[in-house]
Amino acid sequence: MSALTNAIELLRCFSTARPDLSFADVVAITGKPKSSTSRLLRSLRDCGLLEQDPHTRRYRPGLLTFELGRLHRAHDDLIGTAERELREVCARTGHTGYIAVLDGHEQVVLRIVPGSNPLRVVNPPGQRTSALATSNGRAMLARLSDQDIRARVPGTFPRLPRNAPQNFKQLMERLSEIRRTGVSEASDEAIEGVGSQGFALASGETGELIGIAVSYSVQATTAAERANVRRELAAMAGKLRRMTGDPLGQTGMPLRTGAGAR
Amino acid sequence: MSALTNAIELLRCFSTARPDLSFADVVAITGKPKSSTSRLLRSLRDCGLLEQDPHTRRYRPGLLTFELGRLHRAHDDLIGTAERELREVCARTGHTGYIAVLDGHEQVVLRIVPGSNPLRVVNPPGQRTSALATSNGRAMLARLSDQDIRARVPGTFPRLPRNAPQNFKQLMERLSEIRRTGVSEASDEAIEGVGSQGFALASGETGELIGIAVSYSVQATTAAERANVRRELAAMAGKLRRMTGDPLGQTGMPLRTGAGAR
DNA sequence: TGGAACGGTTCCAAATTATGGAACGTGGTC
DNA sequence: GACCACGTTCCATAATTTGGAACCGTTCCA
Repeated sequence: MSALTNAIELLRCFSTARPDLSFADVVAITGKPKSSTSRLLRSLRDCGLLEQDPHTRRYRPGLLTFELGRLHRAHDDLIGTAERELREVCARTGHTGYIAVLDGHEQVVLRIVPGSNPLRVVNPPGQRTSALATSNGRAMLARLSDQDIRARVPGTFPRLPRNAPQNFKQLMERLSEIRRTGVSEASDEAIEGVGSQGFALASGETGELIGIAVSYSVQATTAAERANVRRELAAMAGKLRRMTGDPLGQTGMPLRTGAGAR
Repeated sequence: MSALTNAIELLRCFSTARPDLSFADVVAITGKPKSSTSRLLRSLRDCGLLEQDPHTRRYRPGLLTFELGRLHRAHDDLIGTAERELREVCARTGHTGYIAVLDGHEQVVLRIVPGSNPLRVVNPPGQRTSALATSNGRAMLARLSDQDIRARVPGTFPRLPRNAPQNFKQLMERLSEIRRTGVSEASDEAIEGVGSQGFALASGETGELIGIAVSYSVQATTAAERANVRRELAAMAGKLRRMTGDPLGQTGMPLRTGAGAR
């Protein structure tokens, strides 16, 4: 295990749930020896990847991560293009839009487009959640090979909220339905009372995969409104697939556009 | 030189000017042996600190930097408080506001508050510039000890635009004027045609230091308007210093508030 | 006041890891 | 077909990391 690997393991202890950690926290989380952790934390601080509060002595991500984070895919056309389209849909429907990428069996929110409807934003950019319990997460997974999916999901299936798949078999059923219908939906899963619909978009050039979703309050939304969202998403998916050269846009596999689905 | 040091040196090659780099670029910039660079780039990619475009094979900051960057000072009260005040001033004056921190002799933009006046935003968050040529950069430096400043400025004084200090002596003159008057101003320095006024704010608890500036077009602004900005900044500085326990707010060193300065 | 637990750092020999020059692909291009 | 730019792999040497144990300073509690 290289020094870099250890450093990364340490950096990965930080999350939105725990944006700052003490030395003891890190030792407890990683289980590494105190001496190694002490040295490594200092190195990371000295090089700018971490900062240390001079008063509490707690560590947090440093200036360098901020700078680099601002650079991340700043130039990326796929995400920018998708975001523009998503903004229009969100403006029309009033709902909240998300763009995320896959990382293993999890996803990370890249962009959020707040809707005009009052729905508390609980997933700011940078938020990491299970991709198994979201509409756009599953939409992304549905575009991978079964063996790739198998490799991404941990041996012991993660514990997920009630309406989400509870085991690998249920997951695969949801994914094959997405593959069949082109529609991915989640309701009352990752977040209580929130539903969403999403799809995955792949760049024809780079193969890069992103997930786009529109989310809304389940109880404040009628079936007709949800059907409207489905139409909006189908139109957006079609347009974006043409624009980005998504292979799925060319193999003639359309999103179901009628209101008949359910 | 530790493995981590090398990794950081490599990460620091990326900037807003060069958000993605090829293997050869990195070798050219760092001057390191090809073999070491090749291995290190792959390690950084494998651990998520870098991404590699599958088509062009160029490297760019990875998902992990994005996640960590979102965490950076997410909880920070000093910056949040300052930003709220700055928003009000920018709303009143129509000018563009900046919050930055010092890193060596450079500064990094943390927040930007776009004004209503049309002035192209050239310094997005994450932008790194010389702190010697900006109003808030010099305001921060002015609060450090002379020996600390000496240690931060490189041996060979950096080449700066015409109106900026051209050598260490000129810099110290500008800084002592800031210390004396409490006013920091820049005009036609880092950016052609742009002027700014700024001040530094230190947290009484943590000692953390940030620089706050308001910038405007030099030719589109009258002397009266600039005097108004000075008043606004003085009021904001006073209020923030009281709120954050800035030592400078207690030692009775006020910002000049009258319109008489110049 | 003693002392035990907590939080964190330093030390040092052993072992793993990085290093970089050279050789080796792999396309493109003249 | 030779040449060049770009990039990777190899391998003995050199350097760094590693982690148990000792250590230092606070805090908490009896």
